[in-house]
Amino acid sequence: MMMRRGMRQKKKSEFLTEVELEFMTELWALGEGSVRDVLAQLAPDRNLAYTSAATILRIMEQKNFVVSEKRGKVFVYRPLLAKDAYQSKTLRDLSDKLFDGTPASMVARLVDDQGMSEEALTEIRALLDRRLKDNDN
Amino acid sequence: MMMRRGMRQKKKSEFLTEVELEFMTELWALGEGSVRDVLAQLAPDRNLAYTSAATILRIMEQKNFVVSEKRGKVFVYRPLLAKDAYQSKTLRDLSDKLFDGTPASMVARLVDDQGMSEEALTEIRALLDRRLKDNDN
DNA sequence: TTGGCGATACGAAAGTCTTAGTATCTACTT
DNA sequence: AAGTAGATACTAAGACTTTCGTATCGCCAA
Repeated sequence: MMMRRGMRQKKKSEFLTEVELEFMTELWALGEGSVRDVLAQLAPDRNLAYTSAATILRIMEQKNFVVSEKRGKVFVYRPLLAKDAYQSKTLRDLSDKLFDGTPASMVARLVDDQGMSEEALTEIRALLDRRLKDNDN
Repeated sequence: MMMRRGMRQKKKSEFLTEVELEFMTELWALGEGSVRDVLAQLAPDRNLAYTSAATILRIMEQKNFVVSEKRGKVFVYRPLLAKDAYQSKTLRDLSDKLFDGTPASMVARLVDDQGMSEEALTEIRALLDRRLKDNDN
């Protein structure tokens, strides 16, 4: 990449890669799990070697996305990154990069073509009302 | 990547990379533009070589994200991918991968997230109201 | 006609990601 | 104590991304 001038700092990769998100999703669902636990949770046609899964989790630990703890004879991995927090971060990023930094336009696009049920829409409006009321206090 | 069994098909990369999105954003804003046009549109501290920008646009054309047309002595690039469509596609993908396929939870997270202005919230509620009214008809 | 300039094409270097093979380690069984 | 099975560490190959340098092409002016 050359990086001759500027020398951007270490890139602190804040976002999960494709496979990392796949694994983290299982960990979020499980709460915690060993390599085998996570592997067993993946789609049956995923066909990923055990060593590949182990490598992925090890790398995720290096990146501080998870921690491991030796329990019995295996390592058990636990998310350090909360799903809520990651969802928020991702939405903020997407809003900035693709929706001109205005989250409202994101919601507009969502409610326009995502086929949301009337119940969902109503529920969300209730959320908004509650939120707006809180802000008044 | 090895790809020994299965030989997955060509991967038809449907999503823009980081830099491609950066460029596409400028093209969406401009409507169309030459390499120099796009380059001029980038942040002043971006410091990207002209040849780099040209390469990026050429690759984007290979991927069918843009088309070029020789106008005078330069190529003018035009988006093939509409911003609206890409926004929708991206939201659908994100919903599937990080929000359990329920777009409503996405909006919920957005609304819960601190740092949304009251104006934005109000605007979103207006959007929902309009949408709910339409559904009634 | 030729020199030079701007534009495009090509290719390479360095980084990251995904995947898996091989080596090592540990502990239990015999 | 040695062997084996399962788990983890290490290494590497191949793809893709980002960036830029060099080569080439076309054209206009001197």
